Amino acid sequence: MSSNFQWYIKKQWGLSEEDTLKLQNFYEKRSLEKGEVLLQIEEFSNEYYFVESGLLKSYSYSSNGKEHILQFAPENWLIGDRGSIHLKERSSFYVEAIEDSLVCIFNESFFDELSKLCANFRERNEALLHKHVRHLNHRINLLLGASAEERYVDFLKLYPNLSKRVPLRLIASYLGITPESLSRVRKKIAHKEL
Amino acid sequence: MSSNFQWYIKKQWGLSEEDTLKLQNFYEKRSLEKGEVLLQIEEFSNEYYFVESGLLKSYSYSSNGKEHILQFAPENWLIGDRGSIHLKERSSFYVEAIEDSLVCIFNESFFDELSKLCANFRERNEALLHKHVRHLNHRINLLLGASAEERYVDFLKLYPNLSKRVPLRLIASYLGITPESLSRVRKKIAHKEL
DNA sequence: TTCACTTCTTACCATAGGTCAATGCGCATT
DNA sequence: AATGCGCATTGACCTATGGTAAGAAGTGAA
Repeated sequence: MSSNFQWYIKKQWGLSEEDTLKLQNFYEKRSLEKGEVLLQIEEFSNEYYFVESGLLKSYSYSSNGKEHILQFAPENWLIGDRGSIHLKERSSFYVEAIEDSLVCIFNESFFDELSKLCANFRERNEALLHKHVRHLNHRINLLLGASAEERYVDFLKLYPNLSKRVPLRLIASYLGITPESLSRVRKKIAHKEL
Repeated sequence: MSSNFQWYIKKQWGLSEEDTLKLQNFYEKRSLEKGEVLLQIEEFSNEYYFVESGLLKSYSYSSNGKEHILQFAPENWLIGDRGSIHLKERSSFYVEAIEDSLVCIFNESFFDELSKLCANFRERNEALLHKHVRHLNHRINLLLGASAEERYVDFLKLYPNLSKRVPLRLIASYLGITPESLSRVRKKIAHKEL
């Protein structure tokens, strides 16, 4: 019974089948109902979440009370507030299940163990962080200059399966526009494609 | 003759006076004229720039040809494309001097040396990255929901000395609005403060 | 089936910010 | 002093997106 998580560990960290199994004691699985909150903002967290199945979101609120989605995490995505986990700071966002989900939960001890098994752990880990920074810069660039439509198209590329799966208002909150606007954008795109 | 850079090394990395001096062979100083480009986009770079004096910007262009400023780097700031330096990828932005500047240039060998001298180098380095990620998330949140005025106020907090020093159009490009809009925002704020 | 609930769409108007053009203000060069 | 240039301001107008409200369509429960 090979889980997505085991497949991910092998692929992402280049571990052998054997080493992968050694890590089994360092994480636990948990099933979530839609709407369940895994991480509260301002909370001290030390947990990463790997999504086996289902869908999570990370989000926070701006001063005017609107929810802003930072990230979606469908199957095989990893989510968690690295700052909170490693710097012992308060979390800067919420993590919540959008669908009934199954997640693998682990903390620093998992990484400690992983770093023993993975020769170039440090490089790979840093590479992941750098990649994330690049992605954030890309998103900033879009928010600085691209229209709602362009941002939506970019969203479709990043999350190819999510457009029908996620309620429209959540996508709108990821894009920084209102649900009504997104509805209009979709209509416009649909016309173009005919 | 203690430079800003030496002060930064001591403070940021907790080195002794002696160790700080050992690093002197691992970076070089360079003076720049306003408008000089230190890093081209799509270029393979392996250099970090510490700003001794003057002011740099990092920026890129969106599909419609508009310049978007990712970051300003005044005195005592560090700038460079970590992704390009450590992952051997092409740079995702430009770095250019806005004023005549003096920078300290160094590459991975500096970090190698530093990691020998600084006991908890890895933790400190990761902490910096995490802090940067937090900052980017914060900026994304603002771009998702805050008005031009709110974003400008946030800019003033982040870069307290820059509002008079930087041409207005560059600030506008950092905020993702037109120079005309920023001019109006400023006017509005000025009225409020009377 | 009916009711309640949520999500999406549509229509109408409001507003923030963009675009364009004219003007004006330094500031450098001659 | 005079010219020219880049930049900032201002005003008139335009457009994308927001706000509000109503209705349509899906979904689940009783």
